[in-house]
Amino acid sequence: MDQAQLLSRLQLVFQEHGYEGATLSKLAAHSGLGKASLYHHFPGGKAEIGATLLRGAVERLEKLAFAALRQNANPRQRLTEFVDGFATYTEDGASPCLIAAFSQGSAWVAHGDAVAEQFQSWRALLAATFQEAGYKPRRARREADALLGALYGQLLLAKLSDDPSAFRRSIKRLKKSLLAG
Amino acid sequence: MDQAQLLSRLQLVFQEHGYEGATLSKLAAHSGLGKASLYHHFPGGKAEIGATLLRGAVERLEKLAFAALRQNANPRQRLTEFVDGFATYTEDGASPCLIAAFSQGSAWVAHGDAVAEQFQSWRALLAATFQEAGYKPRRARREADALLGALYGQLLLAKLSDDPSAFRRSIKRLKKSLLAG
DNA sequence: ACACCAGCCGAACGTTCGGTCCAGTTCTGG
DNA sequence: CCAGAACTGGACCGAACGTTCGGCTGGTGT
Repeated sequence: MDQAQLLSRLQLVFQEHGYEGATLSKLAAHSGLGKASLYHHFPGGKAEIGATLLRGAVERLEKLAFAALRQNANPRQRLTEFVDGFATYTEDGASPCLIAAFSQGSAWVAHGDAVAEQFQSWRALLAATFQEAGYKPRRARREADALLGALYGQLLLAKLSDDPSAFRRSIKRLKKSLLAG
Repeated sequence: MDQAQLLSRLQLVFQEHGYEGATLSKLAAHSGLGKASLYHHFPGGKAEIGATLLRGAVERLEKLAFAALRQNANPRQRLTEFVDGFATYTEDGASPCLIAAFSQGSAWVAHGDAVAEQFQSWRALLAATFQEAGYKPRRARREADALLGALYGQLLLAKLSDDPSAFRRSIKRLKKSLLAG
């Protein structure tokens, strides 16, 4: 099995059970490897697996969603591409965000600072794009917060109300209101 | 120590560490009781503690926020009171929602169905209020999803970006846009 | 042909888990 | 004041935790 497939199987366990709930036994069983074999790939153990997956999730979210904001298409188009990228990242709301899943307990203690810094940087990038779309700085920042919050809120709500279609609907609505301005 | 204070101390542990991360040792240490004493108050052990806290959180959210929607003031005012109630429930964004914290692992397996049902009911109530405020049924449902999602999204985002003031700002903005319609 | 090594595993390690037991101490109604 | 209920701390349990170790494979370089 190649590294990418292994990581993706491990990620499923962390997404479903959270960091503390993702035990080595579950990780081993779900990846098809023995516990000791996991230590061959990740000598640092569970902590290293978690850190690797978190890094991967941040990179994927950056590449799939936020990278669209750095293009030089017109701002409104970049924003809708960003929303689409976020939907892709979450597999249309079916796959919870690993970064959010790590916002509790020891995972947050270990990575919270770095994650917060990353989100501040993303927040600034999103606000800058809104500014290019014609909003004044204050208003642009508010719109950026509102959009990012809406995405994460709908993702969580789709899970809490067990209604995956709600996420897709919200994505459609968000894109429409972005284009309308 | 009275039951209410005990529950509130126990809740802090679950909010910070999630269900799987809230070990009996931590619960005992943080409540000042021995494990045996916890079993006196909750013969069902950790599962009963979690279930009790979850029930309490749902009741609190119902009473503090959604109850406002059942009053007979004018709809827009009820909606802003609902938003204020949600802010109170989360202590201005400082206290994560226990219901959301239980959305992973075994806690979700045990309570997910009931929680999803509760959220569907809340969602309907919120949509009905938007309808009273003059929106057509489809639009009212969309506004309801958008509002609830925005609240949960901003709550999560405040944590992910380590910026509690962001939640307060978003609450202000949400209320203003609700009154404007 | 042989040495080597990445990959994998079974079996165990010490620790901590959720949970139990029991000998007390504190509270409370009669 | 006392009996009994309510409650507590601390030792303790089997199971599961994360981790380690020695050894077994099959392929690669020489």
